[in-house]
Amino acid sequence: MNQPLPADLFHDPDCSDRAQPIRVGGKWTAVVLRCLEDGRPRRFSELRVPLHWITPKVLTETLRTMERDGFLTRTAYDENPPRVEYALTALGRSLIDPLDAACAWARAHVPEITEARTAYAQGG
Amino acid sequence: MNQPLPADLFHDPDCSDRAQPIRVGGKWTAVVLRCLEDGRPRRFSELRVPLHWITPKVLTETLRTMERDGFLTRTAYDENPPRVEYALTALGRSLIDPLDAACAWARAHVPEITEARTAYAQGG
DNA sequence: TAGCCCAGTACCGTTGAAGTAACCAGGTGC
DNA sequence: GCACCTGGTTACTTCAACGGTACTGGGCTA
Repeated sequence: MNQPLPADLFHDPDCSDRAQPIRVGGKWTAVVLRCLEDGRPRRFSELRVPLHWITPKVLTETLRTMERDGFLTRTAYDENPPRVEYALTALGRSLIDPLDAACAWARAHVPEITEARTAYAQGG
Repeated sequence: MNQPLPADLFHDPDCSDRAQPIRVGGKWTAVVLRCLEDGRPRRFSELRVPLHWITPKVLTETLRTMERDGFLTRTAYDENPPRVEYALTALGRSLIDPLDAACAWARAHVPEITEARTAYAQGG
């Protein structure tokens, strides 16, 4: 794990919770987008850090799905130990805008939702 | 069923498929938002039409969740036969903007995703 | 008195996403 | 000969979302 990323810098709590009404892809897709949005390719184990030590199986699934949909590229280098790098494509970068919109909405309105849930739970 | 709504007017195929990368709420939340965005309250069975005859159980679940989160109000009238009306709150209306953004993104980029999936399936 | 109307509820099953734990290969260093 | 590195895979389990069928209640109409 050379130079681990500062974990919570990329891990916007407004975008990752299943309870949020707007979701981009699977549970981890938005976080992967945030990790890669600066354009620098990152390695498998580098991605695990900001993703809170997500298990390799789940990360593999997430990355394969995003690769299949054309959101990122996977480049394997024939070295030892093996090195694989993931980077966003143009299509992947195009998701950043609606993701920002969703995050902005969440930041502005999640307190209202919390309030509404509390009132609902009390009022029956 | 007095004056059934024109079904597919509200049922934007770009926003309803589980395969779409941006999702607002559950599978049916976006469609309910579309049904109610003109501001006119609608009845339970009126909502079932544009939702492709969704079963009452699933519609109840969707509406209860949206009510709990403060996206819509439920008003029951003490009449016979019973009448219940659903209408968006201000918070619910505030979701329309990011929903439009998500739909716009989908309309612009879904063909690319389809293409990427085909290429991925063929290229291995 | 039989059935219809509306707005659900009860019960049950299926599906898919997510998570855990264990294991693997090929090469390096001790 | 053994552990360690990276980048995974495999098998198994758990959980929530989604869906179908059947049924309810209270007043109304035929």
